[in-house]
Amino acid sequence: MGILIESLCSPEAGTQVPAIIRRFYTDKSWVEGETLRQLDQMARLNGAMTLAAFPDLHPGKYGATGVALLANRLHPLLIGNDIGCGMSLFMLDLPVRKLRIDKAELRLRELEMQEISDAGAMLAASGLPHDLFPEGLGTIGGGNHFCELQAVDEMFAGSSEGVLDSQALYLLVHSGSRGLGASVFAEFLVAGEANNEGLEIGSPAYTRWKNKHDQCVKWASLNRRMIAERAAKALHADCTLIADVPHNVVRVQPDGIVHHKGAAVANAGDLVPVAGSRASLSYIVRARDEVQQSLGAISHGAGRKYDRASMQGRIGKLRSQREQHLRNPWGGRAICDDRALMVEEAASAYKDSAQVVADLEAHHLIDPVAAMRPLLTYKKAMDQKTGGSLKNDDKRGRKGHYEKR
DNA sequence: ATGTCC
Repeated sequence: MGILIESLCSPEAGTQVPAIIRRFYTDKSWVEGETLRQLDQMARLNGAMTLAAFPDLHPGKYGATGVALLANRLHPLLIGNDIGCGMSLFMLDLPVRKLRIDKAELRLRELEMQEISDAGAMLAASGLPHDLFPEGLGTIGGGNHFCELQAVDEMFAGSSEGVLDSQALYLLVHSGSRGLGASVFAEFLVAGEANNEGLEIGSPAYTRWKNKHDQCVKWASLNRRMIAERAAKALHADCTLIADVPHNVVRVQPDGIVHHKGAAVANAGDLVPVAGSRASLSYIVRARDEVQQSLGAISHGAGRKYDRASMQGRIGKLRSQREQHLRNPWGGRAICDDRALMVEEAASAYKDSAQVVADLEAHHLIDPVAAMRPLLTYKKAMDQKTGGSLKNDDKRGRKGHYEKR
């Protein structure tokens, strides 16, 4: 099977037996030493029982990312600030052959300026308070977040015919709960309720965090839909949801709490997007029954190879060199007016998404359904004159709106 | 990751 199960029990680790680590990657996926050290530390967290590590594994601020952890305590620190972050895939009622890339690029630039009809009603329809950070809806954010226009590059044999239309355009949206999740995390950090101890299941702090988490998950899912609707509107099209998969959440299970730390939630039979980078293919995969071995999780993307800071030295300083990073091998382009962000998010900062998918397949967790090529990747648009962000979000009276919830 | 630290 190739699944290496390693049970560590060092005498200095205290009374608790470290969690069993199940590794779902091969030696073809590069994992650096610092990440393995973090993984080992996570296995020694309070109440940690089982850990699943995936091929996109890379270091994070509060432990390795690309991991699912089953524990009998709740660890808000592992989920961090972007509670509910995930990937959603939408199909557009627009065929690839009708795409005019120049026109589409100009239109997609206006993505975050598109009107949102009634944010309050959308929130209420999602079972959320109508005034829960409505002005943040439809915003992508920074870091690895994006909204990407894609086309089917390849459909894999025997894979679920009729699920995807090979002639259609798609939107893959990667975003989360923005300032909402950040405010929840900050609140628990300040109160000393997010630390290495973790929270006891059923305790008051556990219940408070879990309720806010559930709101963030709903809000983030709605946000991805609003981003897709803004993009569709900019492109004069309509969109239909195909898959909505969070990778920064907890799931309460009979045997404990599964923490998805940058690991996509994958129930058997689910379609799951595995994102590439600006210049590599993304994949749509179908989770197999065997995902129960990996705690109902798989990779959510390629995963970083180089950290953000070190990327600044790896990309050429010339304008022509920089502009190469806004192009991809399929004639696609990236919209990213923020130079530092463009460098940090260059394709070369990421692992090979094809290898990530190959590793997941080698461990029988998934069947590949389709490879998707990137045509337009919206990251950030700025006003050419003022250098300001091109956002249509109302910032009036923003303070305290969602902080006390 | 962060209506991004003033």
